[in-house]
Amino acid sequence: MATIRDVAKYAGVSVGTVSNVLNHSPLVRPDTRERVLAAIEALNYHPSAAARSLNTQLTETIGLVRTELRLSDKPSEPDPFVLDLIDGVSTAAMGTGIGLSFWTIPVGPGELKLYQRLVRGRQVDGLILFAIRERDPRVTFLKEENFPFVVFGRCNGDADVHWIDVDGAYGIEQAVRHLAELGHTRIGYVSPPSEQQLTHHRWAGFQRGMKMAGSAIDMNLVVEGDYTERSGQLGMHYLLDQSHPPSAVICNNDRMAFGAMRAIQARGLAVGQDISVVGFDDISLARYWHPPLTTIRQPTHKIAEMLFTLLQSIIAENPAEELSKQLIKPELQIRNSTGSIP
Amino acid sequence: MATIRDVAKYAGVSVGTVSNVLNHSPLVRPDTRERVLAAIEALNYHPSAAARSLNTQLTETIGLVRTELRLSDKPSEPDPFVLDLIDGVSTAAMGTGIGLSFWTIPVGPGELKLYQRLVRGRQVDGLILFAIRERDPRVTFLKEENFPFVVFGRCNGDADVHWIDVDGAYGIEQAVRHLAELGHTRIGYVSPPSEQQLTHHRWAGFQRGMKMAGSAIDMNLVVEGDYTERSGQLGMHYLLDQSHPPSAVICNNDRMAFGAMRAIQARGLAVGQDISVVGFDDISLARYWHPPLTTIRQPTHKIAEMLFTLLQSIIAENPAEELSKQLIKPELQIRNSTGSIP
DNA sequence: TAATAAAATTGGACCGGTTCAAAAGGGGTA
DNA sequence: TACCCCTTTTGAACCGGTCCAATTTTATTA
Repeated sequence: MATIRDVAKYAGVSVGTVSNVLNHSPLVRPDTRERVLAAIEALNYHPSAAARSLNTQLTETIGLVRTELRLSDKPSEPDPFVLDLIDGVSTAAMGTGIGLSFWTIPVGPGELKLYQRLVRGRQVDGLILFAIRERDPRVTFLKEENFPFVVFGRCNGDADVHWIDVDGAYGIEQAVRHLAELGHTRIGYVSPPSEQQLTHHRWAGFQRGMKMAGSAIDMNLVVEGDYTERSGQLGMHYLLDQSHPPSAVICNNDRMAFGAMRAIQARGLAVGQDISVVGFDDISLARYWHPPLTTIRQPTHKIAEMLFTLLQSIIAENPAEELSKQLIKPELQIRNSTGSIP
Repeated sequence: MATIRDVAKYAGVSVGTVSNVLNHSPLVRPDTRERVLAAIEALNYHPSAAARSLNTQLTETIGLVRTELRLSDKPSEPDPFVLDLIDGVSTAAMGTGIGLSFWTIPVGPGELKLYQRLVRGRQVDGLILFAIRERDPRVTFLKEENFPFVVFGRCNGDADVHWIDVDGAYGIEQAVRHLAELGHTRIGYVSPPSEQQLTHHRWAGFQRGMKMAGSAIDMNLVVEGDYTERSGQLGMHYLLDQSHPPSAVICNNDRMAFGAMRAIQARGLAVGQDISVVGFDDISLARYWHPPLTTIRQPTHKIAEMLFTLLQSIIAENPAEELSKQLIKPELQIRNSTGSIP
């Protein structure tokens, strides 16, 4: 495999000059540059990423961390929303030459070990974190290390943490308003896991929405899910078993909404007629569901691109403040899983 | 940031000894090892990935390449099946310390440039390729370079290419048999893009199945799709517009099957009663569809794990031949989108 | 106790780039 | 022609590890 010294010899120049050509330094005389480029071509030379990052301290790679809850011993089903985000970041990175490292890291004691390795071993130039928890130890750690990172989800306590979030409270509020306009007053709520940071915002939105609609929250109609279809299904069955079941339910992601719809249909009830269902995320299959799901849409691609761009700017030590701490307004997509009260 | 020399000084040993401790060499006396480990702990030292890979020529990272067809100027929708595979590989890699680099590379002239950078720049130790095309230039290139890689999809021409594939012909054949048993003789077929390598195998399976069922193939009932819902929808409309429309249709992935179902339902026909639909992949949402989709299941997690393990063995220059060139039998999942002929 | 073998440790060369102070080259002017 | 200044080019030090031949320490044997 050709090295920079081979190229230098072949072109009859010094390694310094070849390096300058590689880094587009304006110091090189045009004809010299041509000669070097010809040598690079002739030897099919490509610089070693490792050697380069050894001096620059940059890897040209950013890391995405997907957490694995590991509720059971078998791996959990992948969440399409997270995968879509990853897809979006990958698309944003395409053509920039920036690589994407993708890690699945189980939550739990000792999880920081892995982040340490990534950070102190300089395996990536920066990190994007999803599924932020309340007082997330990863945020504390990365801040301490002064390592470039961005978070999808709010970190209000920390003024110097860069994050981008969707205004979940607003989204839920819109959903409640929509249901209230259809005449619903008994509205069920399938919450995200309580340790998630977004759970509180969403709940505040629910409270606000219900207050504005003039409806009372019945705590018997509130269950906590874990983002899986199964938990949505179980949660819905629980709600339907109440003495005064709800006429509508808001699920905090689409997968749980799908599960809820199954539960409803399993009892011979019609979704959108007997019981209305609202989801959250608008994953690509939501609109193809039967009936198509009314859901609060998160603009995945936009978010992914913003996260990527923001992180890039932080790595370049010139944070794009206009992107940081942005609350993106989600949009309610009204489809057929919601209807007026029978 | 502490370096290996700092650790050596702190522990009162030489760098060589520290390196030996890091690499679990048995040469180090236990008490020396303890001293070094204590120093590592005290200084919170983590070895630099770049420096290490500069000598070992290994990055401890493997690359996954997802191709982007770029039919339009806006990015195409991510395919859940591919994302599930990526998820599976990531899960397989979890805990091994191996990183995953994820690249989206557009198909087209000049695509090899990017692979060259990955390979000759030693950005990854090996590659996993999906969506193999007939005479795929990437395979040729990687073989020439003698670079470790595995392919999801057959590469029969090349004895020394390691691949793992699903027996698509068998799968399609099972689907045809299932439909034939339900009394269907006019079976439509929505093909994968023709340049894909798997297209031929699947078609052979269709021919074989139809022959065994004693039915003739009507080429008016065959359309080519591009894996998107939309192409399934358009294809189905086309089939239904024929003078003798089919009573059943096999779609070569679930997304196209979903599209086909929409087209059928849009015409007021009932899927599974008026027209039967079979998909391919069994992505996680297929069984939640309405009606639940009969589909040929690819065991994503198993495939992903095999690909990962096989690639690891190739990188270690000790190929797990028993994993290579394996044809995995897919399994028909019979649900409600297929039924006997009316 | 000396000689010898085995175990543990050392330290410098090396991986392949970047960086920058110093040297060389080129052109203009007196 | 000599001198000066600006543009290019050079090459050695450095990034932070691994590797291994040489050396030192420890254990074994005569």
